[in-house]
Amino acid sequence: MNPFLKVMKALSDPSRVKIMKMLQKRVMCVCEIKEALHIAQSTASKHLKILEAAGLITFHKEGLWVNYTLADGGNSPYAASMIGNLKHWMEDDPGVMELAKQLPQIRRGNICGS
Amino acid sequence: MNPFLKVMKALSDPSRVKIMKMLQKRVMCVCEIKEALHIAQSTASKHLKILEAAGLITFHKEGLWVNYTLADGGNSPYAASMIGNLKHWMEDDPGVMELAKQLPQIRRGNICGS
DNA sequence: CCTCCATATCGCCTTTTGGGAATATAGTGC
DNA sequence: GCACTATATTCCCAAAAGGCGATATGGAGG
Repeated sequence: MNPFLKVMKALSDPSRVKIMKMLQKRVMCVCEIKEALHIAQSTASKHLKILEAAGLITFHKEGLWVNYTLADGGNSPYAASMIGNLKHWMEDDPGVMELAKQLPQIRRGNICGS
Repeated sequence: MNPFLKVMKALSDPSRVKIMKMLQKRVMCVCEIKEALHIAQSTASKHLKILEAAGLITFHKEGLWVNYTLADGGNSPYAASMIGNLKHWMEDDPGVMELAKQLPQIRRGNICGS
């Protein structure tokens, strides 16, 4: 698919936008994201794959965990631009604000067996 | 729906992106768009409505014709930003390039009864 | 090698989306 | 009012997308 369309499609789902907004604040693993969004683990994994395919996020494996972070956008100018814009966009969205508030309580140690 | 999501969804369809790229070049009516994209008139009308609801385009009635143009983005910062970005994005897309080439031949006088 | 755990993938279901034909609407001219 | 025309809306279908449970994968530790 067209790189631009990939980025647009990736960002046209509320859960995925929320993931982007959370990753602006900090690195997260799959189980933390699933917990924050109240979605199944398979669903979270699927969303992350779509964002990654669009060049919006990257991951780094750390033992069993997979840490997801915002991408630097080096591979896609479209992704780079949107990553930058999203930094200041959607800050006043109720869902995003609520998530930002809960984010500190969500830690992998409390969710996965660790 | 969220204004940001509305813009992203509007731009995550190839036909709608092509419409945006054509409107960068000139004003177009529904029948010209339908002709350029080889889609049904109802389909063209539907796409235009989605772009308009996202704040990406506006229209101005001129008798029976409805002239669609790019919006100025004054009503949505998300739309404004994407309208600006799209000016230089997708210029190298094969489908978009092909359309740009055919655009001069597509005129309402040749399509509708006029 | 076996178990355990975090994540990825698969299969299935439901909802949404894009497409077209047919019909409704609205402006124009007689 | 009537005929004609450009566009909008409605209805229906096929494909795509999002969601979940179940299963597969792969690294860690015994």
